Amino acid sequence: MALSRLPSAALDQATRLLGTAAAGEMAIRQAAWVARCVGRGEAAPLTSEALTALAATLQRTHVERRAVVFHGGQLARTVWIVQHGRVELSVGAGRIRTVVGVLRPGDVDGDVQLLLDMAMPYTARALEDTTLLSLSASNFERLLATSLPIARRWLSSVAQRLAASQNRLLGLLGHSLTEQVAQLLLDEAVDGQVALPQRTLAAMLGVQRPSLNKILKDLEREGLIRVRYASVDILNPAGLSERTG
Amino acid sequence: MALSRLPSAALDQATRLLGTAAAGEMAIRQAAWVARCVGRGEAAPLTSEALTALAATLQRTHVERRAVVFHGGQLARTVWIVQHGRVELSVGAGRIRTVVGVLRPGDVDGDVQLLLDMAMPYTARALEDTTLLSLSASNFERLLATSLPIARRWLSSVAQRLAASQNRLLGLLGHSLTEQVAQLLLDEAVDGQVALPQRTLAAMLGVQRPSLNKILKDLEREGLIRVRYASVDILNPAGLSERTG
DNA sequence: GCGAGAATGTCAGCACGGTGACACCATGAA
DNA sequence: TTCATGGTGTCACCGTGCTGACATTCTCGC
Repeated sequence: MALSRLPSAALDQATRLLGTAAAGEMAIRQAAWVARCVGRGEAAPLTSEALTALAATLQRTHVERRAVVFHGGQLARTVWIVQHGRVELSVGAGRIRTVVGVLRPGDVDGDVQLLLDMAMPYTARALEDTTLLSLSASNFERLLATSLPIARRWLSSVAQRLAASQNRLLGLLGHSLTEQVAQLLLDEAVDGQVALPQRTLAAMLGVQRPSLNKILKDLEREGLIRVRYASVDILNPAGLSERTG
Repeated sequence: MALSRLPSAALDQATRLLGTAAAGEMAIRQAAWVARCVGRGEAAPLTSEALTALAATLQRTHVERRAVVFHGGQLARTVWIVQHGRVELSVGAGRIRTVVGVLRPGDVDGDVQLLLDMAMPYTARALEDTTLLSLSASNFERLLATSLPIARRWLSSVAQRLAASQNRLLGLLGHSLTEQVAQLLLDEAVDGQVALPQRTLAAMLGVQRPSLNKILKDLEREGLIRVRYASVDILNPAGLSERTG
Protein backbone atom coordinates (compact mmCIF):
# COMPACT_ATOMS: atom_id res chain seq x y z
CA MET A 1 0.00 0.00 0.00
CA ALA A 2 1.71 3.12 -1.12
CA LEU A 3 -0.63 6.04 -1.16
CA SER A 4 1.65 9.05 -1.27
CA ARG A 5 0.00 10.40 -4.36
CA LEU A 6 0.94 13.71 -5.90
CA PRO A 7 -1.67 16.30 -6.68
CA SER A 8 -2.37 15.67 -10.35
CA ALA A 9 -1.24 19.13 -11.50
CA ALA A 10 2.24 18.54 -10.10
CA LEU A 11 2.19 15.10 -11.60
CA ASP A 12 1.32 16.36 -15.07
CA GLN A 13 4.08 18.87 -14.90
CA ALA A 14 6.62 16.34 -13.73
CA THR A 15 5.59 13.90 -16.41
CA ARG A 16 5.92 16.53 -19.10
CA LEU A 17 9.37 17.42 -17.90
CA LEU A 18 10.43 13.81 -17.87
CA GLY A 19 9.16 13.34 -21.38
CA THR A 20 10.97 16.26 -23.00
CA ALA A 21 14.19 16.64 -21.08
CA ALA A 22 17.51 16.01 -22.77
CA ALA A 23 19.11 12.75 -21.74
CA GLY A 24 21.77 14.52 -19.66
CA GLU A 25 19.41 16.38 -17.38
CA MET A 26 16.94 13.57 -17.39
CA ALA A 27 18.42 11.79 -14.40
CA ILE A 28 18.35 14.90 -12.23
CA ARG A 29 14.76 15.64 -13.20
CA GLN A 30 13.78 12.10 -12.38
CA ALA A 31 15.43 12.49 -9.02
CA ALA A 32 13.64 15.77 -8.37
CA TRP A 33 10.38 14.11 -9.24
CA VAL A 34 11.08 11.19 -6.89
CA ALA A 35 11.94 13.70 -4.18
CA ARG A 36 8.55 15.28 -4.62
CA CYS A 37 6.92 11.85 -4.38
CA VAL A 38 8.63 11.28 -1.09
CA GLY A 39 7.18 13.74 1.37
CA ARG A 40 6.78 17.48 1.33
CA GLY A 41 9.66 19.89 1.13
CA GLU A 42 8.72 22.54 3.70
CA ALA A 43 10.53 20.86 6.54
CA ALA A 44 13.57 19.67 4.60
CA PRO A 45 14.59 21.27 1.33
CA LEU A 46 16.92 19.03 -0.62
CA THR A 47 20.39 20.28 -1.37
CA SER A 48 21.62 19.86 -4.91
CA GLU A 49 24.21 17.35 -3.71
CA ALA A 50 21.46 15.20 -2.24
CA LEU A 51 19.54 15.42 -5.49
CA THR A 52 22.58 14.42 -7.50
CA ALA A 53 23.22 11.48 -5.20
CA LEU A 54 19.65 10.34 -5.67
CA ALA A 55 19.81 10.76 -9.45
CA ALA A 56 22.94 8.66 -9.73
CA THR A 57 21.29 5.66 -8.13
CA LEU A 58 17.97 5.48 -9.97
CA GLN A 59 17.42 2.63 -12.42
CA ARG A 60 14.70 2.48 -15.03
CA THR A 61 12.68 -0.69 -15.76
CA HIS A 62 9.83 -1.45 -18.13
CA VAL A 63 7.25 -4.07 -17.27
CA GLU A 64 4.56 -5.44 -19.56
CA ARG A 65 0.90 -5.71 -18.72
CA ARG A 66 0.27 -8.69 -16.46
CA ALA A 67 3.96 -9.30 -15.79
CA VAL A 68 5.02 -9.81 -12.18
CA VAL A 69 7.28 -7.15 -10.65
CA PHE A 70 8.02 -9.15 -7.51
CA HIS A 71 6.55 -12.20 -5.83
CA GLY A 72 5.15 -12.36 -2.33
CA GLY A 73 7.56 -14.14 0.02
CA GLN A 74 10.68 -12.82 -1.71
CA LEU A 75 12.99 -10.83 0.51
CA ALA A 76 12.83 -7.13 -0.35
CA ARG A 77 15.84 -6.10 -2.47
CA THR A 78 14.72 -2.88 -4.07
CA VAL A 79 12.70 0.28 -3.59
CA TRP A 80 10.23 0.71 -6.44
CA ILE A 81 8.75 3.97 -7.63
CA VAL A 82 6.05 3.94 -10.29
CA GLN A 83 6.67 6.41 -13.11
CA HIS A 84 3.93 5.52 -15.62
CA GLY A 85 1.26 2.86 -15.41
CA ARG A 86 -0.34 0.97 -12.54
CA VAL A 87 0.71 -1.97 -10.40
CA GLU A 88 -1.62 -4.22 -8.43
CA LEU A 89 -0.57 -5.62 -5.05
CA SER A 90 -2.34 -8.85 -4.19
CA VAL A 91 -2.26 -11.80 -1.82
CA GLY A 92 -3.47 -15.32 -2.57
CA ALA A 93 -4.96 -16.53 -5.80
CA GLY A 94 -8.25 -17.66 -7.25
CA ARG A 95 -11.23 -17.36 -4.96
CA ILE A 96 -9.37 -16.09 -1.95
CA ARG A 97 -7.33 -13.48 -3.83
CA THR A 98 -7.23 -10.18 -1.99
CA VAL A 99 -6.01 -6.90 -3.49
CA VAL A 100 -4.09 -4.91 -0.92
CA GLY A 101 -3.70 -1.83 -3.07
CA VAL A 102 -2.99 -0.37 -6.48
CA LEU A 103 0.16 1.69 -7.07
CA ARG A 104 -0.11 4.69 -9.40
CA PRO A 105 2.51 7.10 -10.76
CA GLY A 106 4.38 8.63 -7.84
CA ASP A 107 3.72 5.74 -5.46
CA VAL A 108 6.61 4.12 -3.65
CA ASP A 109 6.85 0.54 -2.42
CA GLY A 110 9.35 -1.91 -0.99
CA ASP A 111 11.04 0.66 1.23
CA VAL A 112 9.19 -0.42 4.35
CA GLN A 113 10.08 -4.08 3.91
CA LEU A 114 13.67 -3.10 3.19
CA LEU A 115 13.87 -1.05 6.37
CA LEU A 116 12.50 -3.94 8.40
CA ASP A 117 14.45 -6.57 6.49
CA MET A 118 11.34 -8.59 5.82
CA ALA A 119 9.80 -10.41 2.87
CA MET A 120 7.31 -8.73 0.56
CA PRO A 121 3.91 -9.76 1.91
CA TYR A 122 2.20 -9.46 -1.47
CA THR A 123 2.80 -10.03 -5.17
CA ALA A 124 3.04 -7.04 -7.50
CA ARG A 125 1.69 -7.34 -11.04
CA ALA A 126 1.48 -4.61 -13.68
CA LEU A 127 -2.11 -3.76 -14.60
CA GLU A 128 -0.87 -2.16 -17.81
CA ASP A 129 2.50 -1.52 -19.48
CA THR A 130 4.42 0.24 -16.76
CA THR A 131 7.69 2.10 -16.19
CA LEU A 132 9.33 1.76 -12.81
CA LEU A 133 12.26 3.52 -11.19
CA SER A 134 14.23 1.48 -8.70
CA LEU A 135 16.77 2.00 -6.01
CA SER A 136 18.91 -0.87 -4.72
CA ALA A 137 18.88 -1.79 -1.04
CA SER A 138 22.45 -0.63 -0.49
CA ASN A 139 21.94 2.68 -2.28
CA PHE A 140 18.77 3.28 -0.33
CA GLU A 141 20.55 2.63 2.97
CA ARG A 142 23.42 4.88 1.93
CA LEU A 143 21.07 7.71 0.96
CA LEU A 144 19.29 7.53 4.30
CA ALA A 145 22.51 7.31 6.27
CA THR A 146 24.02 10.26 4.41
CA SER A 147 21.32 12.79 3.85
CA LEU A 148 19.19 14.06 6.69
CA PRO A 149 16.78 15.88 4.36
CA ILE A 150 16.11 12.68 2.45
CA ALA A 151 15.61 10.69 5.65
CA ARG A 152 13.29 13.41 6.93
CA ARG A 153 11.20 13.37 3.76
CA TRP A 154 11.07 9.62 3.61
CA LEU A 155 9.72 9.68 7.14
CA SER A 156 6.85 11.90 5.98
CA SER A 157 6.17 9.59 3.08
CA VAL A 158 5.91 6.51 5.26
CA ALA A 159 3.83 8.42 7.82
CA GLN A 160 1.42 9.39 5.07
CA ARG A 161 1.03 5.76 4.01
CA LEU A 162 0.46 4.72 7.62
CA ALA A 163 -2.29 7.31 8.00
CA ALA A 164 -3.89 6.06 4.77
CA SER A 165 -3.70 2.48 5.96
CA GLN A 166 -5.31 3.35 9.29
CA ASN A 167 -8.00 5.19 7.42
CA ARG A 168 -8.67 2.15 5.29
CA LEU A 169 -8.98 0.05 8.45
CA LEU A 170 -11.54 2.46 9.84
CA GLY A 171 -13.47 2.25 6.59
CA LEU A 172 -13.66 -1.51 6.85
CA LEU A 173 -14.50 -1.95 10.52
CA GLY A 174 -18.17 -1.91 11.32
CA HIS A 175 -19.46 -0.44 8.07
CA SER A 176 -22.01 -1.91 5.70
CA LEU A 177 -20.82 -3.04 2.31
CA THR A 178 -22.58 -0.10 0.65
CA GLU A 179 -20.65 2.33 2.84
CA GLN A 180 -17.40 0.53 2.11
CA VAL A 181 -18.03 0.63 -1.63
CA ALA A 182 -18.84 4.35 -1.57
CA GLN A 183 -15.64 5.01 0.40
CA LEU A 184 -13.52 2.87 -1.89
CA LEU A 185 -14.81 4.55 -5.04
CA LEU A 186 -14.04 7.99 -3.64
CA ASP A 187 -10.58 6.89 -2.48
CA GLU A 188 -9.62 5.27 -5.76
CA ALA A 189 -11.11 7.79 -8.17
CA VAL A 190 -8.78 9.63 -10.55
CA ASP A 191 -10.44 12.42 -12.54
CA GLY A 192 -13.88 11.18 -11.52
CA GLN A 193 -13.21 7.71 -12.79
CA VAL A 194 -12.21 4.39 -11.24
CA ALA A 195 -10.57 2.39 -14.01
CA LEU A 196 -10.65 -1.05 -12.41
CA PRO A 197 -12.80 -4.09 -13.21
CA GLN A 198 -15.40 -5.12 -10.65
CA ARG A 199 -13.42 -8.28 -10.00
CA THR A 200 -10.55 -6.16 -8.70
CA LEU A 201 -12.73 -3.78 -6.72
CA ALA A 202 -14.37 -6.78 -5.06
CA ALA A 203 -10.95 -8.20 -4.17
CA MET A 204 -9.98 -4.85 -2.61
CA LEU A 205 -12.88 -5.18 -0.18
CA GLY A 206 -12.41 -8.89 0.39
CA VAL A 207 -15.86 -9.51 -1.01
CA GLN A 208 -17.47 -11.58 -3.80
CA ARG A 209 -18.11 -10.01 -7.18
CA PRO A 210 -21.89 -10.54 -7.24
CA SER A 211 -22.22 -8.74 -3.91
CA LEU A 212 -20.26 -5.79 -5.26
CA ASN A 213 -22.20 -5.75 -8.52
CA LYS A 214 -25.50 -5.51 -6.68
CA ILE A 215 -24.32 -2.47 -4.74
CA LEU A 216 -22.91 -0.79 -7.85
CA LYS A 217 -26.19 -1.20 -9.73
CA ASP A 218 -28.06 0.22 -6.74
CA LEU A 219 -25.78 3.27 -6.68
CA GLU A 220 -26.15 3.63 -10.46
CA ARG A 221 -29.95 3.53 -10.13
CA GLU A 222 -29.64 6.44 -7.69
CA GLY A 223 -27.65 8.38 -10.26
CA LEU A 224 -24.52 8.58 -8.13
CA ILE A 225 -22.29 6.61 -10.47
CA ARG A 226 -22.19 5.18 -13.97
CA VAL A 227 -21.07 1.57 -14.38
CA ARG A 228 -19.09 0.92 -17.56
CA TYR A 229 -16.83 -1.76 -18.98
CA ALA A 230 -13.92 -2.28 -16.54
CA SER A 231 -14.51 1.18 -15.10
CA VAL A 232 -16.86 3.20 -12.94
CA ASP A 233 -17.60 6.91 -13.45
CA ILE A 234 -18.37 9.04 -10.43
CA LEU A 235 -21.28 11.30 -11.35
CA ASN A 236 -22.03 12.78 -7.94
CA PRO A 237 -19.09 12.72 -5.51
CA ALA A 238 -20.97 14.71 -2.87
CA GLY A 239 -23.91 12.34 -2.93
CA LEU A 240 -21.56 9.40 -2.79
CA SER A 241 -19.74 10.72 0.25
CA GLU A 242 -23.08 11.00 2.04
CA ARG A 243 -23.40 7.24 1.62
CA THR A 244 -20.03 6.76 3.26
CA GLY A 245 -21.35 6.31 6.81
CA MET B 1 -2.07 2.11 16.00
CA ALA B 2 1.36 1.98 17.45
CA LEU B 3 2.76 -1.48 17.40
CA SER B 4 6.46 -0.99 17.87
CA ARG B 5 6.62 -3.29 20.83
CA LEU B 6 9.83 -4.15 22.56
CA PRO B 7 10.80 -7.74 23.21
CA SER B 8 9.63 -8.20 26.77
CA ALA B 9 13.09 -8.97 28.14
CA ALA B 10 14.38 -5.58 27.01
CA LEU B 11 11.24 -4.02 28.37
CA ASP B 12 11.65 -5.58 31.79
CA GLN B 13 15.19 -4.40 31.97
CA ALA B 14 14.32 -0.89 30.93
CA THR B 15 11.48 -0.74 33.40
CA ARG B 16 13.72 -1.90 36.21
CA LEU B 17 16.26 0.73 35.34
CA LEU B 18 13.64 3.43 35.25
CA GLY B 19 12.32 2.33 38.60
CA THR B 20 15.59 2.36 40.50
CA ALA B 21 17.64 5.12 38.89
CA ALA B 22 18.64 8.16 40.86
CA ALA B 23 16.69 11.26 39.89
CA GLY B 24 19.69 12.78 38.12
CA GLU B 25 20.28 9.95 35.68
CA MET B 26 16.62 9.20 35.40
CA ALA B 27 16.07 11.51 32.46
CA ILE B 28 18.88 9.99 30.41
CA ARG B 29 17.66 6.48 31.12
CA GLN B 30 14.16 7.45 30.07
CA ALA B 31 15.61 8.83 26.87
CA ALA B 32 17.61 5.66 26.23
CA TRP B 33 14.48 3.64 26.74
CA VAL B 34 12.52 5.80 24.34
CA ALA B 35 15.34 5.44 21.82
CA ARG B 36 14.99 1.69 22.04
CA CYS B 37 11.24 1.98 21.54
CA VAL B 38 11.87 3.91 18.36
CA GLY B 39 13.51 1.50 15.96
CA ARG B 40 16.57 -0.69 16.16
CA GLY B 41 20.07 0.58 16.68
CA GLU B 42 22.10 -1.43 14.15
CA ALA B 43 21.77 1.14 11.41
CA ALA B 44 22.04 4.26 13.50
CA PRO B 45 23.65 4.21 16.92
CA LEU B 46 22.70 7.24 18.96
CA THR B 47 25.43 9.59 20.05
CA SER B 48 25.38 10.69 23.66
CA GLU B 49 24.59 14.25 22.55
CA ALA B 50 21.51 13.01 20.75
CA LEU B 51 20.46 11.09 23.85
CA THR B 52 20.94 14.12 26.04
CA ALA B 53 18.90 16.23 23.66
CA LEU B 54 16.10 13.70 23.80
CA ALA B 55 16.24 13.45 27.58
CA ALA B 56 15.96 17.21 28.01
CA THR B 57 12.67 17.34 26.16
CA LEU B 58 10.73 14.47 27.69
CA GLN B 59 7.80 15.29 29.95
CA ARG B 60 6.13 12.87 32.34
CA THR B 61 2.34 12.67 32.76
CA HIS B 62 0.08 10.47 34.86
CA VAL B 63 -3.40 9.60 33.65
CA GLU B 64 -6.09 7.85 35.67
CA ARG B 65 -8.06 4.84 34.53
CA ARG B 66 -10.80 5.87 32.09
CA ALA B 67 -9.43 9.41 31.68
CA VAL B 68 -9.05 10.77 28.15
CA VAL B 69 -5.52 11.47 26.92
CA PHE B 70 -6.63 13.26 23.77
CA HIS B 71 -9.88 13.60 21.83
CA GLY B 72 -10.41 12.61 18.23
CA GLY B 73 -10.56 15.69 16.00
CA GLN B 74 -8.03 17.66 18.03
CA LEU B 75 -4.98 18.75 16.08
CA ALA B 76 -1.93 16.73 17.10
CA ARG B 77 0.27 18.73 19.50
CA THR B 78 2.38 16.07 21.16
CA VAL B 79 4.15 12.78 20.65
CA TRP B 80 3.07 10.29 23.34
CA ILE B 81 5.08 7.33 24.56
CA VAL B 82 3.49 4.87 26.98
CA GLN B 83 5.71 4.07 29.94
CA HIS B 84 3.39 2.02 32.18
CA GLY B 85 -0.22 1.03 31.64
CA ARG B 86 -2.40 0.71 28.57
CA VAL B 87 -4.26 3.21 26.40
CA GLU B 88 -7.21 2.40 24.14
CA LEU B 89 -7.63 4.18 20.79
CA SER B 90 -11.23 4.32 19.64
CA VAL B 91 -13.55 5.99 17.16
CA GLY B 92 -17.24 6.66 17.66
CA ALA B 93 -19.28 5.85 20.71
CA GLY B 94 -22.03 3.51 21.83
CA ARG B 95 -23.01 0.86 19.38
CA ILE B 96 -20.80 1.97 16.55
CA ARG B 97 -17.69 2.34 18.68
CA THR B 98 -14.62 0.87 16.99
CA VAL B 99 -11.31 0.21 18.74
CA VAL B 100 -8.42 0.98 16.42
CA GLY B 101 -5.75 -0.34 18.74
CA VAL B 102 -4.39 -0.60 22.25
CA LEU B 103 -1.11 1.07 23.20
CA ARG B 104 1.17 -0.79 25.61
CA PRO B 105 4.44 0.21 27.30
CA GLY B 106 6.92 1.21 24.62
CA ASP B 107 4.30 2.19 22.06
CA VAL B 108 4.47 5.60 20.42
CA ASP B 109 1.58 7.65 19.05
CA GLY B 110 0.82 11.10 17.69
CA ASP B 111 4.06 11.39 15.75
CA VAL B 112 2.45 10.47 12.44
CA GLN B 113 -0.30 13.04 12.78
CA LEU B 114 2.25 15.63 13.83
CA LEU B 115 4.38 14.93 10.77
CA LEU B 116 1.37 15.27 8.51
CA ASP B 117 -0.09 18.19 10.44
CA MET B 118 -3.43 16.46 10.77
CA ALA B 119 -6.00 15.91 13.50
CA MET B 120 -5.97 12.81 15.67
CA PRO B 121 -8.45 10.44 14.03
CA TYR B 122 -9.30 8.65 17.28
CA THR B 123 -9.79 9.29 20.97
CA ALA B 124 -7.27 7.90 23.47
CA ARG B 125 -8.47 6.71 26.86
CA ALA B 126 -6.44 5.03 29.59
CA LEU B 127 -7.55 1.46 30.27
CA GLU B 128 -5.81 1.59 33.63
CA ASP B 129 -3.72 4.10 35.60
CA THR B 130 -1.03 5.02 33.12
CA THR B 131 2.25 6.93 32.90
CA LEU B 132 3.03 8.70 29.64
CA LEU B 133 6.12 10.43 28.35
CA SER B 134 5.55 13.26 25.93
CA LEU B 135 7.46 15.34 23.47
CA SER B 136 6.12 18.66 22.24
CA ALA B 137 5.62 19.29 18.53
CA SER B 138 8.44 21.81 18.34
CA ASN B 139 10.90 19.65 20.24
CA PHE B 140 10.01 16.69 18.06
CA GLU B 141 10.62 18.71 14.90
CA ARG B 142 13.88 20.01 16.27
CA LEU B 143 15.09 16.52 17.16
CA LEU B 144 14.32 15.22 13.69
CA ALA B 145 15.90 18.21 11.98
CA THR B 146 19.03 17.97 14.10
CA SER B 147 19.84 14.34 14.56
CA LEU B 148 20.11 11.99 11.61
CA PRO B 149 20.31 8.88 13.83
CA ILE B 150 17.05 9.83 15.51
CA ALA B 151 15.34 10.53 12.18
CA ARG B 152 16.64 7.22 10.84
CA ARG B 153 15.33 5.29 13.83
CA TRP B 154 12.02 7.04 13.80
CA LEU B 155 11.68 6.02 10.17
CA SER B 156 12.08 2.36 11.19
CA SER B 157 9.52 2.79 13.92
CA VAL B 158 6.90 4.20 11.59
CA ALA B 159 7.73 1.58 8.96
CA GLN B 160 7.14 -1.12 11.55
CA ARG B 161 3.73 0.30 12.39
CA LEU B 162 2.84 0.50 8.71
CA ALA B 163 3.74 -3.17 8.24
CA ALA B 164 1.61 -4.08 11.25
CA SER B 165 -1.30 -2.05 9.91
CA GLN B 166 -1.09 -3.74 6.51
CA ASN B 167 -0.97 -7.07 8.25
CA ARG B 168 -4.10 -6.22 10.18
CA LEU B 169 -5.82 -5.30 6.91
CA LEU B 170 -4.91 -8.67 5.43
CA GLY B 171 -6.31 -10.37 8.51
CA LEU B 172 -9.64 -8.63 8.06
CA LEU B 173 -10.15 -8.97 4.32
CA GLY B 174 -11.90 -12.13 3.24
CA HIS B 175 -11.56 -14.11 6.44
CA SER B 176 -14.30 -15.66 8.51
CA LEU B 177 -14.95 -14.22 11.93
CA THR B 178 -13.45 -17.31 13.59
CA GLU B 179 -10.21 -16.78 11.69
CA GLN B 180 -10.17 -13.11 12.58
CA VAL B 181 -10.70 -13.87 16.25
CA ALA B 182 -7.91 -16.46 16.31
CA GLN B 183 -5.57 -13.96 14.65
CA LEU B 184 -6.53 -11.14 16.98
CA LEU B 185 -6.00 -13.25 20.11
CA LEU B 186 -2.53 -14.27 18.94
CA ASP B 187 -1.65 -10.67 18.01
CA GLU B 188 -2.81 -9.17 21.28
CA ALA B 189 -1.58 -11.84 23.66
CA VAL B 190 0.97 -10.87 26.29
CA ASP B 191 2.37 -13.80 28.27
CA GLY B 192 -0.34 -16.10 26.93
CA GLN B 193 -3.09 -13.80 28.10
CA VAL B 194 -5.32 -11.19 26.46
CA ALA B 195 -6.43 -8.89 29.25
CA LEU B 196 -9.31 -7.14 27.50
CA PRO B 197 -13.08 -7.49 27.98
CA GLN B 198 -15.05 -9.09 25.17
CA ARG B 199 -16.72 -5.75 24.56
CA THR B 200 -13.34 -4.29 23.56
CA LEU B 201 -12.24 -7.29 21.54
CA ALA B 202 -15.51 -7.11 19.62
CA ALA B 203 -14.94 -3.41 18.93
CA MET B 204 -11.45 -4.20 17.61
CA LEU B 205 -12.98 -6.43 14.94
CA GLY B 206 -15.91 -4.11 14.23
CA VAL B 207 -18.26 -6.84 15.33
CA GLN B 208 -21.08 -7.28 17.86
CA ARG B 209 -20.33 -8.76 21.26
CA PRO B 210 -22.72 -11.74 21.00
CA SER B 211 -21.06 -12.81 17.76
CA LEU B 212 -17.65 -12.69 19.38
CA ASN B 213 -18.86 -14.51 22.48
CA LYS B 214 -20.18 -17.38 20.41
CA ILE B 215 -16.80 -17.85 18.72
CA LEU B 216 -14.91 -17.62 22.01
CA LYS B 217 -17.08 -20.31 23.59
CA ASP B 218 -16.54 -22.52 20.54
CA LEU B 219 -12.77 -22.10 20.81
CA GLU B 220 -12.96 -22.76 24.55
CA ARG B 221 -14.92 -25.96 23.93
CA GLU B 222 -12.08 -27.08 21.66
CA GLY B 223 -9.61 -26.47 24.48
CA LEU B 224 -7.67 -23.78 22.59
CA ILE B 225 -8.41 -20.96 25.02
CA ARG B 226 -9.88 -20.31 28.43
CA VAL B 227 -12.46 -17.53 28.74
CA ARG B 228 -12.27 -15.62 32.02
CA TYR B 229 -13.56 -12.39 33.45
CA ALA B 230 -12.30 -9.51 31.29
CA SER B 231 -9.53 -11.71 29.96
CA VAL B 232 -8.81 -14.68 27.73
CA ASP B 233 -6.06 -17.22 28.37
CA ILE B 234 -4.36 -18.83 25.40
CA LEU B 235 -3.97 -22.53 26.20
CA ASN B 236 -2.79 -23.77 22.82
CA PRO B 237 -1.16 -21.10 20.64
CA ALA B 238 -0.18 -23.61 17.94
CA GLY B 239 -3.72 -24.95 17.65
CA LEU B 240 -5.03 -21.42 17.57
CA SER B 241 -2.73 -20.38 14.76
CA GLU B 242 -4.03 -23.32 12.72
CA ARG B 243 -7.46 -21.71 12.93
CA THR B 244 -6.04 -18.48 11.54
CA GLY B 245 -6.78 -19.22 7.89
C1' DG C 1 -20.72 -9.10 53.60
C1' DC C 2 -23.34 -6.32 50.48
C1' DG C 3 -24.65 -3.85 46.61
C1' DA C 4 -23.66 -1.20 42.32
C1' DG C 5 -21.65 -1.55 38.16
C1' DA C 6 -19.57 -4.16 34.76
C1' DA C 7 -18.88 -8.31 32.15
C1' DT C 8 -20.52 -12.72 30.42
C1' DG C 9 -23.87 -16.29 28.44
C1' DT C 10 -27.67 -17.14 25.54
C1' DC C 11 -31.59 -16.86 22.49
C1' DA C 12 -35.04 -16.32 18.41
C1' DG C 13 -35.77 -13.84 14.36
C1' DC C 14 -34.01 -11.38 10.54
C1' DA C 15 -31.00 -9.29 7.03
C1' DC C 16 -27.05 -9.47 4.44
C1' DG C 17 -23.59 -11.34 1.87
C1' DG C 18 -21.46 -15.86 0.07
C1' DT C 19 -21.92 -19.65 -3.45
C1' DG C 20 -22.09 -21.52 -7.83
C1' DA C 21 -24.05 -21.13 -12.00
C1' DC C 22 -25.34 -19.34 -16.40
C1' DA C 23 -26.35 -15.95 -20.16
C1' DC C 24 -24.86 -11.98 -22.27
C1' DC C 25 -21.63 -8.21 -23.79
C1' DA C 26 -17.08 -5.63 -24.86
C1' DT C 27 -12.56 -5.77 -26.62
C1' DG C 28 -8.74 -6.80 -29.28
C1' DA C 29 -5.97 -10.13 -31.98
C1' DA C 30 -5.93 -13.26 -35.88
C1' DT D 1 -15.35 -11.12 -39.48
C1' DT D 2 -14.59 -14.26 -36.29
C1' DC D 3 -13.06 -16.00 -32.19
C1' DA D 4 -11.04 -16.14 -27.60
C1' DT D 5 -10.79 -13.84 -23.51
C1' DG D 6 -12.39 -11.44 -19.97
C1' DG D 7 -15.99 -8.44 -17.91
C1' DT D 8 -20.86 -7.79 -16.52
C1' DG D 9 -25.77 -8.87 -14.91
C1' DT D 10 -28.59 -11.85 -12.37
C1' DC D 11 -30.52 -15.70 -9.93
C1' DA D 12 -32.04 -19.11 -5.93
C1' DC D 13 -30.31 -21.15 -1.89
C1' DC D 14 -27.98 -21.10 2.27
C1' DG D 15 -25.03 -19.85 6.11
C1' DT D 16 -23.29 -16.34 9.14
C1' DG D 17 -23.45 -12.49 11.82
C1' DC D 18 -26.58 -8.62 13.61
C1' DT D 19 -30.46 -7.09 16.73
C1' DG D 20 -32.38 -6.46 21.03
C1' DA D 21 -33.32 -8.56 25.07
C1' DC D 22 -32.76 -10.85 29.35
C1' DA D 23 -30.64 -13.64 33.03
C1' DT D 24 -26.47 -14.63 35.28
C1' DT D 25 -21.91 -14.00 37.18
C1' DC D 26 -17.90 -11.47 38.67
C1' DT D 27 -15.34 -7.58 40.94
C1' DC D 28 -14.47 -4.02 43.84
C1' DG D 29 -15.50 -0.30 46.96
C1' DC D 30 -17.83 0.45 51.14
